[in-house]
Amino acid sequence: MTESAGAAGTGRDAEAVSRFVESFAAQLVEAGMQRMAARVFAALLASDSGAMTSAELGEQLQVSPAAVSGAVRYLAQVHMVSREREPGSRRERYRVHSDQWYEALTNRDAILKRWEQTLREGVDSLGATSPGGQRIAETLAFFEYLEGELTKLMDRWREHRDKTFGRG
Amino acid sequence: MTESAGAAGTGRDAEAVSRFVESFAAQLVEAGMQRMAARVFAALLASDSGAMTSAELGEQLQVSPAAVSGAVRYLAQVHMVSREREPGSRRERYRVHSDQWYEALTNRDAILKRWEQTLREGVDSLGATSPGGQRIAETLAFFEYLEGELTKLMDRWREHRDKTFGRG
DNA sequence: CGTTGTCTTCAGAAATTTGTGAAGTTAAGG
DNA sequence: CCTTAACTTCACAAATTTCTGAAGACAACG
Repeated sequence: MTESAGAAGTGRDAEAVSRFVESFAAQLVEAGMQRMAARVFAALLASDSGAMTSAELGEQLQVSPAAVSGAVRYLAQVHMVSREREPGSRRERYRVHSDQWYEALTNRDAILKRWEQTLREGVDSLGATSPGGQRIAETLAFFEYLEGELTKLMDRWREHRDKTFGRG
Repeated sequence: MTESAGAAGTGRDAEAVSRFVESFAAQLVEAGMQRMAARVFAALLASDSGAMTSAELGEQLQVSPAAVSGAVRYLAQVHMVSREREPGSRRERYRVHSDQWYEALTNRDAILKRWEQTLREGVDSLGATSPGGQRIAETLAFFEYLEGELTKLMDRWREHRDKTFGRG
């Protein structure tokens, strides 16, 4: 864990940070996230304070302000970062929360709801007694079950986390 | 639920089926799945027997055999369909199982494992005591917790499903 | 062992997505 | 108010993804 050239005095090994950011982002991309959004999110996750300005992000990731803007808009929409206006400044900071994954999963819940609606319509229009309708109904039942269980699971996680990491 | 022209005698409203297939596929695409894979999967889900041949899929979705081939290869890789050789024929059938989502989630588990590995490396190289390292460690803890809970959740689902739908 | 039906692979065309530079908008600070 | 820093929007270029037609491979059937 020695510091690479260029990171002198920062207390952080910029190269190690970048390596982590790029590998984790790549995996998020593989899972379906937009590339730039994934890179921004990973950079925030690895940052000291959990928050960075547009300029900082642009410099670390070597991209234009426009790219940062687009990525941040997406991440805010899916509740994976929040925006903060620095009081007495025209800069904005983008932040990951410690209960970030709680937020993200909660949002996932809304998506599940839309899926369920589509599945319900499918059951209706194919007929609940047709073989296809039955298969879709079982899928629907699974999602409904999952939705309820995920809520409980997240509650348990928060409790578990507080015990493990202290109120954070 | 009247039959549209062209579906006469099939006992299925082709237009209604297609409408469901395309809406559900669109939502899967939104969630990150490849378009053609999503359409094939939705078509199988809505089919009578839960299985279709390449030719049937090509005709219903109006795409080439090559496109079906690519989609099916992907779906098989992520365990969302299985392939069956029809005995005494050179045709293959592609099938969705009733415990399809169990399979899919189990596969998701493998992805989680890879994420965890990357996060562990991140904690190591940033240092477990650095602020960024701590944040990543908390993310790692969440995924580890999630992994264990998902396993239990899926077991409970199977039990719940058997009670609700009878042994499937 | 040749014929034929079925699936796969591959090169390339088409469509989509992604990121940039430049112009536009907003609000802080003088 | 005027200036200016910071973010956003937009049109376009580049890269990537997706699908097709054609050729190839494989296995069933005669």
